[in-house]
Amino acid sequence: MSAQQRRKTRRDRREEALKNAAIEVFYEHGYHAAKVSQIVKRVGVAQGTFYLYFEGKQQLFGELVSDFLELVVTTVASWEPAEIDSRDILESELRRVGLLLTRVLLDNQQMTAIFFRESLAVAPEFNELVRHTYDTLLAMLTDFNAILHRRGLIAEMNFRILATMTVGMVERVIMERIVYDTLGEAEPEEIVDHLIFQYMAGTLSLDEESS
Amino acid sequence: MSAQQRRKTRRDRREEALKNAAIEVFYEHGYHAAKVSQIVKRVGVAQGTFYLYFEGKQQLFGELVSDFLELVVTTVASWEPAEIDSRDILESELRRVGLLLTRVLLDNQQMTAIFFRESLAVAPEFNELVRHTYDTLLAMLTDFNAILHRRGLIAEMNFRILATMTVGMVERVIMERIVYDTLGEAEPEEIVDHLIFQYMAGTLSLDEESS
Amino acid sequence: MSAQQRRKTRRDRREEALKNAAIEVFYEHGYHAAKVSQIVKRVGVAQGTFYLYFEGKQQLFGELVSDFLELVVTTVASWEPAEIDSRDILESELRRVGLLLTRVLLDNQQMTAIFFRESLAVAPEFNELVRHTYDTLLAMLTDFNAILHRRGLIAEMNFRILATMTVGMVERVIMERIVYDTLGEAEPEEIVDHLIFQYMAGTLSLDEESS
Amino acid sequence: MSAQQRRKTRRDRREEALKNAAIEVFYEHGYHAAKVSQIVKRVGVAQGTFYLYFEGKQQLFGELVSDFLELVVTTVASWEPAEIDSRDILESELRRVGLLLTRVLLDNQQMTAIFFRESLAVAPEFNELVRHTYDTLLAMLTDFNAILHRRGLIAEMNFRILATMTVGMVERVIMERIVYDTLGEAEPEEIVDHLIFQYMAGTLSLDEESS
DNA sequence: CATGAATGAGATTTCATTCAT
DNA sequence: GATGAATGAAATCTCATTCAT
Repeated sequence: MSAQQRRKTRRDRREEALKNAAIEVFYEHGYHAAKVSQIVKRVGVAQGTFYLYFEGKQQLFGELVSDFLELVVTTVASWEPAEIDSRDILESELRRVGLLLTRVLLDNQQMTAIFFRESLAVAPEFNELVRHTYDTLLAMLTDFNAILHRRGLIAEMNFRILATMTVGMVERVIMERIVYDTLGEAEPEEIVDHLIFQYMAGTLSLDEESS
Repeated sequence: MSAQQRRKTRRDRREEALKNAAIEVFYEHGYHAAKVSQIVKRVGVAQGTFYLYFEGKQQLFGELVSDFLELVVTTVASWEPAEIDSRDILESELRRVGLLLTRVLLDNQQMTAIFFRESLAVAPEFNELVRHTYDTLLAMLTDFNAILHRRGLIAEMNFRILATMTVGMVERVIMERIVYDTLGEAEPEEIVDHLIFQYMAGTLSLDEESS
Repeated sequence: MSAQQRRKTRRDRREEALKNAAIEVFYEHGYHAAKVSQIVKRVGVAQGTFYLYFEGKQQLFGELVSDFLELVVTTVASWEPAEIDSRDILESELRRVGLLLTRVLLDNQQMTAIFFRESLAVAPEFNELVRHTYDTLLAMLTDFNAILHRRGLIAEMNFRILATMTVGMVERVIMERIVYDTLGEAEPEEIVDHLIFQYMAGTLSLDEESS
Repeated sequence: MSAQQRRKTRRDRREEALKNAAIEVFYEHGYHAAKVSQIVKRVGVAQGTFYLYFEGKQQLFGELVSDFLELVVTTVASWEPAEIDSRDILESELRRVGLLLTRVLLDNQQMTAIFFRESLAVAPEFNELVRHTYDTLLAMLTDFNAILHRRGLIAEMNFRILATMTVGMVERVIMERIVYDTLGEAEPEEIVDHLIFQYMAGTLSLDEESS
């Protein structure tokens, strides 16, 4: 029986229930206005039970953010750069990862909102966690861009700035689409298309362009 | 005597001092950990005095965010679209506004950081203020893109998504450069160049391209 | 099979183990900071098991104090006043009991410390237990002094005050020697000698003195 | 206007009122059962006011114990050893200090009770404070005894043990008389007489005796 | 007998805000 | 206008004890 197949223990299920309730409460009221009493009431357990599973409200928040970041990083890191040897393949790989990420975030809409609204405002230690993840992500993308350049797929430029811009585009589009629903009419496919087009056009080398 | 020339009254000066102290304290500790007592101590006035100038800690925060947003919107809105009738002029106008915005934000580094970290996490009413500003800004940029398209300067696409992506690129680049200093080596000019290049390339119409 | 010879049952052994663990934990952390969880962890049994042996933390504490007091009273009460008909015999009997008590307390150093530090601070009902024992002890010593006086061995005085002073001397000397180790260099024998000398001198009748 | 004459400020008076109320509540319920809410209710101030004057319940307790110890040490240290050059003067000086201490403790009966019952059971840091005071007191008395011996007033012996025994006698007599009222009928004078007689007899040198 | 997850009462403490001076 | 002592609401968290398994 593999770890993934193993039936969840009672403990696991209760912890998960508390986390899900916490996400709802944090989403509805914001971290600071959220009360532990609201969380436990939703699950139907006593106040003290909460502290059997988490050290406190803040530690739970950290765990949620950490889970979320891991999910995002895992998703983004799922591409396969080895195979990419043409701009067409690059584009289709970007589309695959983009749609995957979109689906994951849509499945975790409330947590996505919590992350963008509050992850930097709860406690300094979580800022570091978030910063660390951004650093990792940006470094990964920077490297990726450099590799693509060496393969002659994208133009010469400051790859770190390119990575930063890319992350920014994606983030804001996600926020507007998933968190605030101000792009309500747009299908994920259309959004991903625009992101990819922007990225592809912005990285077109003149050589390629002239060909 | 014009409003600008009018000597600041003692009241004005004290309010400004309190706001500046508040920015420092919010920057250093975050909104929730910041204490009114810390703010007044820096200015050297009594606790009660604070409430002669502001309705409370939250209202002051709202005022700071509001001031900041006004500053940003004013800066971004300072372009002159009337004159833009070629991609060259578009580019130079974008460069002008980009550098202006960069300077403004560098001059208000702490407030920029506070805004990105906390503006959505303090209270629901401020979320609305921020949302409203984003909506205004995005609508403005969307319109701008539509105008440019009508003038044949940029390609056909979903201009709202384009505006959203643009805002995202700018935001994240600002955060990394100004708030977190992870692009420390890059000059503002280089950053603005990359932003403009990305935007220009991503909006190139095929017609234009072939011309 | 006598009670003493009877092999200890598993139940007896476990109860004893819990008591010993409790003494350690109370000694190290003090009654209020001591947690039942720490006690059961040392013995390696579950939290609930504790309540099969004791009614609760406080009752256990009471039992420990009670055991301790019984031990002390039994020891002190082991003299044989019937035989004492000269100050020499009195002195040697005091020496015997003094050394016996010293040995007993040295064997129960932690419990002695717990008793002096905390027995009056846990709950009113234990104060009564402790008071009762002091009353019994003081009454016993008062009677003893009265008997000795009637036998012409000690001078006329307030025998209750004499008993009280004697108990005080012994207590403080025990605390400093056994609990706080501030008389570290002094051998039990030397200490007992000083106590006896003080008592004997303080009870010398003038008649005896002149003889 | 000297410091002692200076009228108490409002702040001083309120702090004192809180301390007095705290002594009553600690006396009646014991430290752990005492609630801050009970203390403030007696003084008629809000819960928060308490924390303007003390860091918390524990720190207040420490301050009370500290005040008490200072009072006792100051009283005991008020003798004048310089003048003592005969056993008669020694005796009268001991009587003076003994009666003074008795009066001081009778004036602070509740605090005396709190001290003996609880000072070692609240927190480790207070144990150290108490120990330190005992060490100081015992060292002082040990020196005192050594001086008296050098002046030929008391016999050769272990002066530290003598000091320890003396402290013990006094303590237990105080407890029984002032805290528990088990010597109720005895006048302070009678008690002090017995203490002094015990001390004087126990320190009689043989030379003196024979003279 | 043994287990250990769950309970839940309630005290401490903080700090924005008020208001009498 | 300025002061700063006083207010007081309310949330977190602990841990002895219980009881279903």
